[in-house]
Amino acid sequence: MPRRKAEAGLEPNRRAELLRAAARLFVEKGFAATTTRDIAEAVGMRSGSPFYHFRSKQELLKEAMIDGLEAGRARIAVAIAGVTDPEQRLHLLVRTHLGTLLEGDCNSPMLLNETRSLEVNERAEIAAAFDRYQEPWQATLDELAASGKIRSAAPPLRLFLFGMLNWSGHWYRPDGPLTVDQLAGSAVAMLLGHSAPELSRA
Amino acid sequence: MPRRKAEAGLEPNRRAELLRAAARLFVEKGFAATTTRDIAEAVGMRSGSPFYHFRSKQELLKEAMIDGLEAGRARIAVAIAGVTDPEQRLHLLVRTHLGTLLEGDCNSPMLLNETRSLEVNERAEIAAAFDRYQEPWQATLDELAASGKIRSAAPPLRLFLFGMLNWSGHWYRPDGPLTVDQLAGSAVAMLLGHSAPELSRA
DNA sequence: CGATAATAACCAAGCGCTTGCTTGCTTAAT
DNA sequence: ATTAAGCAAGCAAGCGCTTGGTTATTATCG
Repeated sequence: MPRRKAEAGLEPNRRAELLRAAARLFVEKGFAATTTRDIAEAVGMRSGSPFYHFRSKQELLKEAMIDGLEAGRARIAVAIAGVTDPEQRLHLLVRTHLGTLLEGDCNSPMLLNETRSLEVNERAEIAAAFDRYQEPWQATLDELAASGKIRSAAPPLRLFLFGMLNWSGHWYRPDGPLTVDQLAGSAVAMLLGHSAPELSRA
Repeated sequence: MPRRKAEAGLEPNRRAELLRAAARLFVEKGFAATTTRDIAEAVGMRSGSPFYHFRSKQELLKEAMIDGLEAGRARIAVAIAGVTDPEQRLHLLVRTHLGTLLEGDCNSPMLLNETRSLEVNERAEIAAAFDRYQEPWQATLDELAASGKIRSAAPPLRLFLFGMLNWSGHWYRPDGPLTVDQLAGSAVAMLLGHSAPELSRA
């Protein structure tokens, strides 16, 4: 172990740096259009050096996806901890999800687009991570349906919800007319069928 | 002109064949992951021959996108022609859109993901085509808002709608438990806030 | 009408470059 | 002395695209 805590911990974990850079580039340009040289350069390495940390470019993608999903799941778990009202919990889920998607420098859920670039057995791993991510969502939707706040929590609903949220990564601009809070508000309003509080004074 | 109508018009337009094959492959594997050799092979040509019809791989993408959007717009125009009730028109818009997306062999709106693979000036062209495509949608949403069927037709709504519809190309399987009609039904129901007619007996 | 010129639509071959990845070596911390 | 972490250099394969020729169809003209 050469530098577990060098002098002023400047690079305690280059592996994580690689993952963050890779995730950002994969989202920006797509997996196939991103070269391993791009990734290396983004963290100040030479072209072959990332392969000391990762066996292949695909492994870089897989790890970035799993890390991103797991980080998002953790953020969500913290956000909804102790919140019993399903309506409020839905709002927090949406708001936190849009936060990871649009505010962080590593918008992980967008990487789900690139699942097709993985081998079949690798897909199973990220499918499992995605299932864990979806768990609190479906639970909340079920509660909302049980209490009559929405008509049904049947299959297409959750997928529609993720669709509209994830697609926003394609068009949302932070310097545009909408804040992330407003976005979350209208998304929830669309689902629950009442007017969006954040948008009512626009 | 060598074969304007050979014997039994077997290949009246190889250019269109190339476009269809390219569109399908671009959607399946992504633009960057699709090689011009793949496209050539898909129509039974040698690797260099597509460049007789198209100047570059990017031009192939641009033309495929515009063609797809224009075809979708035409399908929609036919579907909603003469329909005055905005509620019914929305349903037809959604149903037709999902049709081009999930049923046709050339699911054109999915290509919008690949806009980033184009040069800036090329993007303007497809942005114009996409605007034409969106026109009847926004008009219908405005009508629905004016008659109080939905709370607001403000900016995020149309984008959310396209998001949830387009994302369905990622998960929908024709052999799954849902028909396209059911999908369209629940999408419309989600927007209008009443129960989905196609799903009420599931 | 038949010979010839012109052209559309390709093929065969390959060029220059980029790609993911490997290999052997160096450096520095343990 | 061992080992984690990285560099320098490069290999083989694949990439988009070009070039020069080939074939079959069509237009032109005496």
